[in-house]
Amino acid sequence: MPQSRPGPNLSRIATSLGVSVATVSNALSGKGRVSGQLIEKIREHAAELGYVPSQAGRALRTGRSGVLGLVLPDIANPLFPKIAQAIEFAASAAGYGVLIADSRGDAATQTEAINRLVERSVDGMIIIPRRATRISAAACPVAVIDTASTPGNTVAADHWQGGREIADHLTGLGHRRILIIGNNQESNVQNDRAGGIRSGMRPGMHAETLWIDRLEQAGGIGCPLGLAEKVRQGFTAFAALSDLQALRALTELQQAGINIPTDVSVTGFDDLIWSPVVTPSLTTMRMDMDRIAEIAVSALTDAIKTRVTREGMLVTAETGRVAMQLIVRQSSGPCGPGTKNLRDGEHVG
Amino acid sequence: MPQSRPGPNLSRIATSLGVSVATVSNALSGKGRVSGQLIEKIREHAAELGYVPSQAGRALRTGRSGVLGLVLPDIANPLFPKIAQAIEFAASAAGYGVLIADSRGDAATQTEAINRLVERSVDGMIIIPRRATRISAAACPVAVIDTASTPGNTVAADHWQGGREIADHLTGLGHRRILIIGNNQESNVQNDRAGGIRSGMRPGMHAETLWIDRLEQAGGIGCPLGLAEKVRQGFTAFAALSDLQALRALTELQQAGINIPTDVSVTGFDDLIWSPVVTPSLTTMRMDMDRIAEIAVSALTDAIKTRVTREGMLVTAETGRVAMQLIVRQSSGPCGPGTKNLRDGEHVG
DNA sequence: GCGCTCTGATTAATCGTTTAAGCAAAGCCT
DNA sequence: AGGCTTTGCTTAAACGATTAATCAGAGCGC
Repeated sequence: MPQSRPGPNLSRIATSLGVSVATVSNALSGKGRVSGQLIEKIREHAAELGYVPSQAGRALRTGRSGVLGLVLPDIANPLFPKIAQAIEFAASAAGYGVLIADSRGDAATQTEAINRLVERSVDGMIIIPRRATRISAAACPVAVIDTASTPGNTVAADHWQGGREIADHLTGLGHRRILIIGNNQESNVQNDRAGGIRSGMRPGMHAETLWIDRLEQAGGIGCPLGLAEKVRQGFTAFAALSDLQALRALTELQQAGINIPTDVSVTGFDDLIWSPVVTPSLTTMRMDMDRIAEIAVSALTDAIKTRVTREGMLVTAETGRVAMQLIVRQSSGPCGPGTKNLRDGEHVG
Repeated sequence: MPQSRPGPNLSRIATSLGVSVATVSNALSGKGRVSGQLIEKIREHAAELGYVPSQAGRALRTGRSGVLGLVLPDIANPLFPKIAQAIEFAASAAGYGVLIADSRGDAATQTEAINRLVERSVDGMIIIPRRATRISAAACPVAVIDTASTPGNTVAADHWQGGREIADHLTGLGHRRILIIGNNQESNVQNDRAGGIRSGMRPGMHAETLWIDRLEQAGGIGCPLGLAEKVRQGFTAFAALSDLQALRALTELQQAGINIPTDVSVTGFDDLIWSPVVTPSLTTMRMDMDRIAEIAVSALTDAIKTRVTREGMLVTAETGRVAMQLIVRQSSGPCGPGTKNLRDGEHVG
């Protein structure tokens, strides 16, 4: 027994008005040749019957499902709410639904997750890769959101520029010795952010990078970063490559009795949910996720419309980098005398 | 021009083996009457051709899309990554895809988001409501994940028990004056958690609740909570109803020079991503989101299979509450002499 | 008047799958 | 041997939309 959906379909509208289904279809889509008044009448009738087209029927005929896949190999990413929200909004504005797929952090199951999406015949995919995983060619157009230096990247925040602005902000406050705190050296995003920060160093300044995952391989997850020692070595600013690491630095420094921002400054990236409400609130770089999502989705829908896309084509966008915005809050301040009593004195920068 | 999908379909397999499509369909689904050896042969051939069934064709015929909708009116919820991951995992194990819908926090557009899902003919929906929004009947089975006291709730963590365990933990450590920190008084979840904590109070103990959103209506977003004053009033434990509020309390107390856990204890809920890595790491209650998702999805798929579900039926599960687990970390400790020097002395519990 | 175009509709095929119904052959019982 | 069930497969009809092809009629120029 073929289950018929509750709502009305094209043929019900057609028989009800005494016309053919083709005419109804044409009237609603505005494609064929239908007289103006008949179009009017059909649309009116369809509206009052509460007609909603069956995506299944349409998909079967056109070969398009009207659904985009969102692949997040690192779904535990705290940015996920913002990403998902932005993509869903942009996609639904373009008439698409969003199907999520997750590989639970395991890189091996990433292809499996992609396959699940292909089986559901998504029209395109947006992939936010973890680390530098090569995206194997899939059976549909693919947009990649990572960072400009990732090969095949479609659109992303300008992480390099973001790093540069953080550096300019800190140097403008008088800081000369900056500790960059990252999580993982293999992350293209974190590398670009760190590169941007280093590009802002002026002569006589010093930047050093601390990679947390290396530390944790020895000390275990959640181990101390030894930041108090770094303060004693003369570092006055701690530029984390993500707000998660900034938060970690902030609490560790506070626990060691170091005051922020009077003693040292702490900055982050991404403007995550806790950043405005911790004490002191975090100075950070915000990415315009809405705009990035919009660009990615429109690049994807363009590729879907013009069917020139060969299988597994990575789509490109005219705008590949979206500027990040500096959000100055309480955790960064002038490099003043407050730090003096904590320093050994030999590093004066 | 009807676009044919790249892969093979049933009829290609059928002609290639000289049988009918019906037989192929039956062989693959194991439904009709097909001889054992022919089943073997067909499945083998299908596998080597890399056959994947068209969801569109199947959906059209069966009236089922094989997709569940996930509605999160409060998508900014920091729990979202865990929720989405758990639901996606449970759904894909049951052979379903997950379509997300978001109402951007706006309660008015919640119905619109639900409608988008209905248009894409999802077979069922999982709704995680914000506040106490009544779920209006939709055109498919609906599972609600909130808390036991929400009418129509399908399955949820046992927030009351979680609160009770936090209370027992803190009283066991000798705390007698506990400040409960919540965000919003209208949240069923937060109310249940607070209720659980209060239920654990023994004679002579005192619990008070601080609602942040009320404070912020006057003081603005991110305003101080005045916790140092509370410490002076004799509170030795701060039990936040979410790790986000716990983090806020933790940093504010640290900034005021109050040491955790030697001076006061701080606990949270949900075991969010930062909880293990801040200093001191957060004692918190973890919910078994995987199990909750599994129960919700199986309740939903059961309702879908047995089509007795009238439109808009809220499904129920045999197990409505899933126990929470106490995670003891560094932010809670004995109510000892460390607090003495900060207290006025009149409240000794 | 004849042929031409243009308009406004219909007819029918098609996408890929599921499934009820039909049918031939074989096996079994009395 | 005749009637019965069982087995193993095929036929065909859907599901709901899109769209190429067709067709009837009107308008019009020469």
